[in-house]
Amino acid sequence: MLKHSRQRESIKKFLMQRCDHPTAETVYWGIKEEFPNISLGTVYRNLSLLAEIGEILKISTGKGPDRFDANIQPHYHFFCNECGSVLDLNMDSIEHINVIADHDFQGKVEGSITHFFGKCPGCLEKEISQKSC
Amino acid sequence: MLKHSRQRESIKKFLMQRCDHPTAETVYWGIKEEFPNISLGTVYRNLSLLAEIGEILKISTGKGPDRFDANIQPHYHFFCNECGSVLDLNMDSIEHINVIADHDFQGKVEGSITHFFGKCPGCLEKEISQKSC
DNA sequence: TCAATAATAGTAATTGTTACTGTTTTATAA
DNA sequence: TTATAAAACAGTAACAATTACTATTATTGA
Repeated sequence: MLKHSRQRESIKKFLMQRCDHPTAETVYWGIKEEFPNISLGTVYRNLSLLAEIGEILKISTGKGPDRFDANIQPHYHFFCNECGSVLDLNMDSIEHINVIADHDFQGKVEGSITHFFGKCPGCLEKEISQKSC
Repeated sequence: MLKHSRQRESIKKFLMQRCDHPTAETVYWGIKEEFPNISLGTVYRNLSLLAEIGEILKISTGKGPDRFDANIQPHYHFFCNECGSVLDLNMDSIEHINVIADHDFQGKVEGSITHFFGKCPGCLEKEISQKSC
């Protein structure tokens, strides 16, 4: 049975007011203002729990720590190769790729995760302004 | 300057004769027969190096250790939710999703990685035979 | 065959995360 | 309200995967 906790509430609230998909560590330091004694373990536990019950998303990056997102509306994520930032990428669903993948597959394809990468708007801008000099 | 090494050659050869996308640890134990004194660090270093120069693929799973694949032909990967196995999934390229993603994006989408998941052929088979009892 | 240097084995350190433990909060109910 | 059971906590230790360090060995090109 899930009991309310002020720490968990604060973690969720912190995450909701950010759009940069912070890591557990970042959440930890952000929460520390309100809960100076909060433990990193508590942050990890609650982020995992919130992800498990579907209130937030856990984004595995494959390189470096996991990131978290309070926006559970269907959307995609973009990873900048230059600066490492993680951005939301809103686009129409590409779930049809699951059907394509399932077509000749002996098992059952139930879902997929797609991560996009390249240059983020900021890094692209920087590149262009450098070239023009 | 890259020098030849018998250990690296053996690692590559081991990987080429497997289709289950082994982890560094698995490669380590496989190589140990030929090189009883090989170090796990050597395996990691060479797998990373081979991936860097494009001779093999490193597959980040998001959960558990990375896996490696000597098949560098374009193909996709399927992760079984039941048994955790990683299988090749051959299908037509879905690179068009990068164009879709790029369309309304301020930066530049240069690529994407898609992982499929669900039930592998073996686990699907097991499930069906259990239901019929 | 000899030097330069890349790669090695063995080990220590690092990173990101989870598990453990005794204490504190929270929810329920007397 | 108290009492109590369970959930969550802070603090810390342990863990898994990977990388870094160091003295020695292997490879290469002159």
